Amino acid sequence: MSDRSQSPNSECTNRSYEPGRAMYPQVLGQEGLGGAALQFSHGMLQDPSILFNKASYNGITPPQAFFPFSAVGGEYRHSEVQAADLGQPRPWYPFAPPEYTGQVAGATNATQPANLSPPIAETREQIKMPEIKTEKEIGEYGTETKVQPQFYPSSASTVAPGMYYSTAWNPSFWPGLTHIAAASNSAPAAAPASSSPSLSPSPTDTSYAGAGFYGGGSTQAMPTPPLPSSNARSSGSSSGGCSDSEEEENLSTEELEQFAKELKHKRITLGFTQADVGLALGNLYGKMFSQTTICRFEALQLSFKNMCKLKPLLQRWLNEAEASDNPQDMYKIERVFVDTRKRKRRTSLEGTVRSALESYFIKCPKPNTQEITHISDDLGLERDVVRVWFCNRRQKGKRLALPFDDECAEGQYFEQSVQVPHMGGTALPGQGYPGPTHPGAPALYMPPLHRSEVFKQALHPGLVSHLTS
DNA sequence: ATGCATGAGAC
DNA sequence: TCTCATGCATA
Repeated sequence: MSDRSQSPNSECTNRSYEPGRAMYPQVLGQEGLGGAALQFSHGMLQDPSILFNKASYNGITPPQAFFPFSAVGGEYRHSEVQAADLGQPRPWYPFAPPEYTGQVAGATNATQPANLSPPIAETREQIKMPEIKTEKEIGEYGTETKVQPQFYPSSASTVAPGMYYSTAWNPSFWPGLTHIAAASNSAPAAAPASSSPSLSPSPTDTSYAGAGFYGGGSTQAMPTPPLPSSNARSSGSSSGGCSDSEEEENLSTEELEQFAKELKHKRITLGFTQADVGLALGNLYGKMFSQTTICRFEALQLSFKNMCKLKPLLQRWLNEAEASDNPQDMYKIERVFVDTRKRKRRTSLEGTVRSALESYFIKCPKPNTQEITHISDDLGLERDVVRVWFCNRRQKGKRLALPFDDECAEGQYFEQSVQVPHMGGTALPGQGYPGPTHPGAPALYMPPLHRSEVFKQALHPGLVSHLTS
């Protein structure tokens, strides 16, 4: 292990990762932290206490040095098998996922288009079959060719079937949203099915029709008239964030923040779940979103740009929901496509492995191919799993490494050290956070009020209790 | 609510 | 190959 434990170090270090700055302070997210990462960080940080409150980590037992990766690898495999076995029992939903059936009060359960069942079931079956450990599945996964939804019109390419938006949600779409929406309530024009907020439940046809709807140049069919107050014009702040969206939606962070709260509050008041909202959006405006996205929106965990992009839609939905006599109707639409794409079964990384990854991440947030290979070897993980893990970790890092308010202690820290290491100037491109610009300005929108909390979360579950009352 | 995964687009 | 937006699956 000793020899192994060094490899990670050298690799990235050699690549000029300055320990002090070459790391993501916010790194130790809730996920990892077996403590190993911490331990590790000690070695890397000039003064770990700067990063986290030592006190906060009191409860964490520092493991010994680095990880016995090889061993970990062994464990990993083992646990994976177990995990797979355990996960196995989980029944596949012949139809729609639970969240779409269970969470919706009475509406959703309505039916699953019979005609869809076959394909879906089939797929599910296929996916389920390999109830073996992940690794094996991965193998299969890799081998098998992706299953294209059989029921998608071959023209699927141009058609954005339900969840399967082949066409990217064009950001530039926003500016034009209003005009596109012109169709308004007749909205899903393409889809006879979803006509307006008060759609008819007729699940079956609706659903399928809906499918067609989504499929069709849905985007074009976007209904809806501009919102009244909708575009809360940004009061001030910088904004400008919505790059492509234009000044049209010159939202300020405050506005977004407020809207997110409002949305959540009203949504709950109206009796909608996040999933409902996501479905309703698809139903009303042709662009469906998952519970995850709605959740992240409310939690302000999306990039500013993304927030700006979604806000108008949500705003409109909210307006309509409030105005509707029967708001419930708005989500009386099922998710037609359960997405038949074959998806690699989610890998469940063991705590130790995560910690190890965290450690590696601290040292080198952006490992190159070689390094990834090395890490994967060490941890006994598939290369791609490692790669993806880093991608996600970086993404998450951005989410957390946001500019904090001046008075925020953590913020100070960030300002000092969040500079993304060797990423240099390219570090955090893009999305631009409208607010005060910091080096490494986070890509994700994170209003003052929430940032600290998120930050806490990011530290470690255990820390929260310390930081939060 | 969030970890891991996918896919499009950018570099 | 990475980022980013997004979602499935799961804790």
